[in-house]
Amino acid sequence: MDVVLPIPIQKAYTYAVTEQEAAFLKKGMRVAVSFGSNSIYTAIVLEIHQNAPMLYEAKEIHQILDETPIVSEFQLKHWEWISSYYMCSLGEVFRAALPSALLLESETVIYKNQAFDDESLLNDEEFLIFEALQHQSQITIQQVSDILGKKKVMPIINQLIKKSVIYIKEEIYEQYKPKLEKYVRLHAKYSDDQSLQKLLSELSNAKKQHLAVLTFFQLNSSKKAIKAKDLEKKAGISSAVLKALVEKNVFELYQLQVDRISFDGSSNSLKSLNEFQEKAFSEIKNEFKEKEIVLLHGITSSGKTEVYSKLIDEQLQAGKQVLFLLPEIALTTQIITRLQTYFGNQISVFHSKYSMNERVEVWHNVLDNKPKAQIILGARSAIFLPFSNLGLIVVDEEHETSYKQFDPSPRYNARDAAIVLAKMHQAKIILGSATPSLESYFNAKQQKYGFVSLHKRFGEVKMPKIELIDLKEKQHKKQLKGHFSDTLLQYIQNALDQKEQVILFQNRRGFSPIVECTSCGFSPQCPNCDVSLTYHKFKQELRCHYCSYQRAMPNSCGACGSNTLDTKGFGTEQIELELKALFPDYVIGRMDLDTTRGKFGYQKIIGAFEAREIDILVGTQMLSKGLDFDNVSLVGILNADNMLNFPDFRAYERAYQIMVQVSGRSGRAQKQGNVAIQTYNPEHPILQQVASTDYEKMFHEQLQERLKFKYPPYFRLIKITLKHKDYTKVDLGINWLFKTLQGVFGEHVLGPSAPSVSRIRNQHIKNLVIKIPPKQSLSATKKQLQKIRNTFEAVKEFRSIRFVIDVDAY
DNA sequence: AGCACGCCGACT
DNA sequence: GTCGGCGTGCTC
Repeated sequence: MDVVLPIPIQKAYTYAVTEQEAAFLKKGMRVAVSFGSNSIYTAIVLEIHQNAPMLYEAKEIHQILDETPIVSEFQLKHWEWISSYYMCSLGEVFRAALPSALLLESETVIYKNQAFDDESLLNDEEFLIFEALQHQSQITIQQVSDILGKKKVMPIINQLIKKSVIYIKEEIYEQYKPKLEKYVRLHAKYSDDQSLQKLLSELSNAKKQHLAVLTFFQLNSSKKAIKAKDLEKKAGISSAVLKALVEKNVFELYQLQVDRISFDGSSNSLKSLNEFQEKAFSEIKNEFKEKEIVLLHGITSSGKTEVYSKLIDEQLQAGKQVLFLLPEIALTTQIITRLQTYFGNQISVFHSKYSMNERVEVWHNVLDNKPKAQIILGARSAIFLPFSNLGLIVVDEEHETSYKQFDPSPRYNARDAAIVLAKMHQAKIILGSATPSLESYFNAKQQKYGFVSLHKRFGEVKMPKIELIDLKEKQHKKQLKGHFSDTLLQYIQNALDQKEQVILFQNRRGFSPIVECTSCGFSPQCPNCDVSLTYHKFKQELRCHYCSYQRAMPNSCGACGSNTLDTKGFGTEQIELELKALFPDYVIGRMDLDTTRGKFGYQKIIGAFEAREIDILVGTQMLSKGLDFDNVSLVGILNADNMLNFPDFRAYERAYQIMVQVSGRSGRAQKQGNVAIQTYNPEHPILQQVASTDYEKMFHEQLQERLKFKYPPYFRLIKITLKHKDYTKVDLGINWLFKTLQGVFGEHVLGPSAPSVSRIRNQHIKNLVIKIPPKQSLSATKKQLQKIRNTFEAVKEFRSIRFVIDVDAY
């Protein structure tokens, strides 16, 4: 039998099974297998066959973990596509796809051999372990390491096994635990009225117990099972009272498995669509007749969700499953509630903030096609759920970069992987955004995708008025207070006077990104990364945003000793502080990575803002994602320029998207909102396009640039990154790689270049980019690249260099 | 990836 | 002298 293991090895491994096992096993089931000297992994069955390997003897499997497959054929095919498209092993996809609780882990546990008693055979260290086992029946390798105070313990353990002092076993932990809840029922002997009467009179002296029984009957009238907790609460008794009754055999306790995920609220019928939505809806349906993919360009608050809902409803009627993808951050907010009011408990939510156990439950519910898992609302990893019957995928905010996974491989784009998934299920897929990615819009223009636009805001809401404020001029005329122009301050004051709320956007956290000595120009750097440390005033410390290194803010310059340290640049923290001085009578909130840490940090701030406990909210990008507030009349962008100065070919596109998205937070209900953008370059084409919300113009101009400089959507990109702690090694490696790639791809290899932060966590980084022209075969290119990679890794000086391939890098 | 094995420098 | 560093090879 062949299996895939959750490790970055390309190969499948063959294990031996008995005939009965072979008859029972099916593709997609989990098995536990031992791999290497002493570890046990969860593997997925790929193929059952009779071709015993010639070169080695296949090990037997350890255990079969499932009764029926938990991974479908659809999924295995999808995994294979991801593995080959994003150039990673199937094992890496497997690891990313399965909730970690379904991947069991093993631990080596040491037991004492009872027959052994001749202590004189042991040396000091061996005796220490022997002694430890006198007190505990079992210990782990880690504990041995602690007892002996050193790391290398396997030789000693092996020695002990040889002397028959101990034996070891691999303990496997199935991590998923069903949630059980205690329920109460009356003992069978009280099933008739007579014995009941007797019981009640017997209990008349025990007031609380008497009350408990009476309350039980009250609850029992609804014929539903009664939770022990509910009974205690309703009767106002302690668990001791209940326990006494159980001991008297009046009550019995039993346990039932309950779902962690449940929604109990009433569901409402769908809102009827307005004429524009109705039109969009019928256009989408029309496009779906010929095309699998439709791009919905709908401006903020045009009511895309209602259109989606109607499409979803149709699929539900047809008995199909629906996957609704959202960028991670939007998930904590209003959209879940909104969809839940329509579809109630047919929705399951799936994302990384969910606990391991909750994720396993969603997995099983989808696998079993349960009624409560007809619609899955999830972040990018939701594409890995075991759908069997998908009818529609919605990718909301399709332009969001967070759909692209970067750090652990597989470096997949969930939007693109969803398109492939939809194709496999012959499902339809709709991509929605107010600011589509150039790629998707381009595909729509090329007729590859269907296209529908929704350009009327819901109700009578007008588009916000967007104004550019020239900071150069303001500076000149001395009309700046800190980072605020007089115009922006005036707007803020006006909004506050009207009891309206304000959002201020500053795309940088901390207080100030650079601390510099005005005498010698020295600025403190991170010891592990190639960046200046950011000053965080609140904690009086310097912090690195790449490796989280932190230290106290020094009083004097580390180079020349003078105490002329000054701060340059500004972040959210500094804005918050300035605001507090400018508007002392109002409540200022701040939302960035630093304030939203912790499980509910984000929701707390959003909640407070929604409840109007905060008047002015300062924040980073986070603010632009999927939030609706109904009392915000002003959005201020403090410095538009730092978004435009990014050395990235997508910088302008992204700046446009962020600014338009943030602007969309302004002006809900009846009133037109205002947006004020402060900049030193009011003439900049992107800012002009933001001011007039002219997506088409932005699209065409950017497209020209992309064509000219050979970038997506015309050319595909594969980015290669090398990392190593030794700079010369990376440098040598990248130069070799560059020359070799150039030999094959010629001018279409870019680099080598160091990223703007060229060292992170003591690892030096170098990049290369391969541009793939439209007519060049993608798969052939990847094959060639893979070959070169293999050659590279065969060179022993390069062996230790981390080699990262990022297909369609963002 | 993890882990064992084997070869080198820095310490009780 | 040993301990732990890291490079290398392998896992059915």
